[in-house]
Amino acid sequence: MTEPNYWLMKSEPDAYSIDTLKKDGVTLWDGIRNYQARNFMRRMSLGDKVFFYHSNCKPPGIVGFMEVIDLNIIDPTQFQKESKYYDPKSSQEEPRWDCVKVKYLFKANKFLSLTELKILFNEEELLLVKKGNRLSIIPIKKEIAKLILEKIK
DNA sequence: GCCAACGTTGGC
DNA sequence: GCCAACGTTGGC
Repeated sequence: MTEPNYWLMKSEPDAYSIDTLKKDGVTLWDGIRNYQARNFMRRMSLGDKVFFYHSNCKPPGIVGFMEVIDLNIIDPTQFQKESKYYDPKSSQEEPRWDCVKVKYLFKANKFLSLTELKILFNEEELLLVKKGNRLSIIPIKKEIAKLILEKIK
């Protein structure tokens, strides 16, 4: 049994929140339309652990913990014309977007705000989580992941 | 391939 | 609402 990798995935709570995931139990992390974020999902392994981050809300921060339970799933929303994630450049023969399935593990006992994350994160992680690009999935170093886990348990 | 214009993310 | 930091698009 190899040690899992750790990731952080952002979602706006209005779109999909930790409480919705808790209710659903599992969910497909679809709708990712950024190549770098998609490529991070392709690097995931079964059993990898993921911090659930609420973005674009007050205050932003880590609200829960999940596990990757399925890999390389074609994102169905790219073919759905009525979906806001519809991609006309994608086809059934050559789909562009895929995703992973995640399972709810637990809701953070203590909310970990972005303000607090700034103390833990290195500059690269901070840049990725904080600002300016469409990157909603980032890798988290093991040592830092363990510190975060201690704080949200 | 360059780059200006435009769109999006997301903290503040 | 503002705006920095990206990513994407399209003319050339």
